[in-house]
Amino acid sequence: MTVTLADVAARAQVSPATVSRVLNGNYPVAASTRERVLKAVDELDYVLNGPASALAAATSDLVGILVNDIADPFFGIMASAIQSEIGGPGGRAGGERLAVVCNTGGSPERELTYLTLLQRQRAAAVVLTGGVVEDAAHRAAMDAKLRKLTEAGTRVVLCGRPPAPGTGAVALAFDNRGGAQELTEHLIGLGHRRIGYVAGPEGQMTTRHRLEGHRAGLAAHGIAADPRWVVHGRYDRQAGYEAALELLRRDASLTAVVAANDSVALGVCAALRDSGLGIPGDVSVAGFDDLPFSVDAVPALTTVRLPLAEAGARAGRIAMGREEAPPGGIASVRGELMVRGSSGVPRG
Amino acid sequence: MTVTLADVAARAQVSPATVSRVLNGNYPVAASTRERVLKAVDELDYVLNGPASALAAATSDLVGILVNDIADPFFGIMASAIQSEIGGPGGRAGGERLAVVCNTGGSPERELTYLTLLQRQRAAAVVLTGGVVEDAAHRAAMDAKLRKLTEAGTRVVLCGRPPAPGTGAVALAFDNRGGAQELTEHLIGLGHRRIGYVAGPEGQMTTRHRLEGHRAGLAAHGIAADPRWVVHGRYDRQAGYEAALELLRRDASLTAVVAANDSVALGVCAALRDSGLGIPGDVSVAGFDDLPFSVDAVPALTTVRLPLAEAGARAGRIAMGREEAPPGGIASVRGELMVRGSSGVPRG
DNA sequence: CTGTTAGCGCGTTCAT
DNA sequence: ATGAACGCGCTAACAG
Repeated sequence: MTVTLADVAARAQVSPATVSRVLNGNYPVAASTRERVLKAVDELDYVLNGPASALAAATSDLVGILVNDIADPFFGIMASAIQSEIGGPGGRAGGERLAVVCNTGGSPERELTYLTLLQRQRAAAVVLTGGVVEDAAHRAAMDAKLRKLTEAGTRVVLCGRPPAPGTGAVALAFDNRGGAQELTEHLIGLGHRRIGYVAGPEGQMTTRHRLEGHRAGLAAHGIAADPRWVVHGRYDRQAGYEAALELLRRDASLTAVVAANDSVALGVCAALRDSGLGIPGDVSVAGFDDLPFSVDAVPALTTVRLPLAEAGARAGRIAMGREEAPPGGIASVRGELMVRGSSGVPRG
Repeated sequence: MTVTLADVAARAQVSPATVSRVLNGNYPVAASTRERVLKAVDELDYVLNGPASALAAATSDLVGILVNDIADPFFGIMASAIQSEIGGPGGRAGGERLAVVCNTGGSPERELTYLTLLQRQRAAAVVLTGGVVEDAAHRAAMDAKLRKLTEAGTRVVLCGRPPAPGTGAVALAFDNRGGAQELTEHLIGLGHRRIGYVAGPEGQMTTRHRLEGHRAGLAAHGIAADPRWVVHGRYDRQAGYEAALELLRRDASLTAVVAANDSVALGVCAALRDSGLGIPGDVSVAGFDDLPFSVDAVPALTTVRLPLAEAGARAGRIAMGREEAPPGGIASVRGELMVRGSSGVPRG
């Protein structure tokens, strides 16, 4: 039915072994026979059987990329960058590697499931992005799985994700805390003293780090953190909208609102507008991440730019073994404060 | 080294075949032995070897999803929906299917490469999204590849992509032409007569269909299409910005600008604002797709909503054989006109 | 319901 | 530089 390596061998008048060698290009083969084989491959329209190849070689050309939400540009940009370093020549048989993006939906269970699936496929490497849930059981399970993967020879890279010590995984972690602190200090520098904060979901490390950075910023300037000024919600626009209304209800004297990320910030802006408040005239707003749409918001959003594409590309290269891992297997990736129109001096 | 099915069989005191049956759950197995096997699997921490399984069964649990640009929410939303129907129980061994998203970057060559890779892996199904290049050679090559895939038993679904007759692929095509016409007629209904159009890249079918719809709208109301009113560019914000400036330069009397998609429309809005023009006071603007950010633009964007998530989910189900293909293997998916703040009556 | 027997298609020793 | 033979780990008949 389907044409196999043996068919090609027969057509090229060589042994199957020789065809294999030509295809993998690892062994010396006479130029003349190589051409004959390639010609036969072409004529027969032969395509290598991946599973058989992977079975015999005990490894595959698959590289997994795990993301929380593929519909979110935050992850899309990273995935795209990772993948751009993984695709292209360099795979085993026939050249290309297959970068596969897996959408976990932020569920720890699905994350584990995907890792198992990748493990099954004998993936060459796995890059995990996104935050991590602060649940001891899940972390332990994840770490065990990661360790098993690295032990089996799969390269594991954490991109924009906290390190997993003892697993053999390389980590490129975002400095969420530092970025958040810098952002809050920027607002304080403008004169703000009553600053609301729309945090992400509780129980996530990213949420906690950004909030901690915010509080550190306040503390550094001797501002007492009023618990009423913090609201938790999802990392999306809708949550930001609702949270902003709630903040206003709790304390209408706030002069600035910091959001956990840019999408949330957009929701905050919408809520403020709908409440008849000007930005930044009445209330300043700031986000985090600097996604492409943030510069297009009206007014443009003050935020912390995370080098998503750069970090992704680096993670991809490390996963491919084309770049050395950072010392200790851990690197911190800093964000950059982007001051734009949505932040200004406080009213009054 | 690694634990195999045989190890599990030995531990559970059954034959390898029985273990396989338990894992695949396709054959009747006594409850008691099933439990014994499951226990052994757990104790040994066994993970199925995907390649070996795929080799023996001549098919794998891989499902490929091809997208033009994973960083673009347009594709992210579709991919997410497709994947949500593919993941979950229902795969062969052990339950889950592995949905893999492949980023083609809009390059026909990469598209073909990925299809070959997927073919190698004996993918169970492939869903292709995005537009198609109007190049005869590439289309022929694509069609040949698609035919080979379907002939090999891989289910192929085109989601938001024109049909590929004779390939056996099921197509869910967006009605770009109809949506574009409706949008333009909406503007005409408001009183606009001088309407600029920022088209996508030439040589793409999506670009052509949307432009044709726009022209059909003009024609339906007896408006002569001035060639100066159309500018081509990429499907991104930057291109929209530049194109809007160019349109204004060519004819400052335009009262409305229709963009090829929402990202382009955002660029158009930015250019108009930077030129001191009000929206819709001076110039009305409209987009296409209705991506999540469009409702957040200021003013909110009038556009044509494409049911990305719905179409993706349906494509996913068809790919899984959980929903019947439409009659003739082709369905047209209509968009819905969303009238919002960016379109109004013409000035003067 | 379960065990036995053959391959699936390829990579990789060993020879030559 | 090339060929022959074996086995990777699993599934799918076929028995019983």
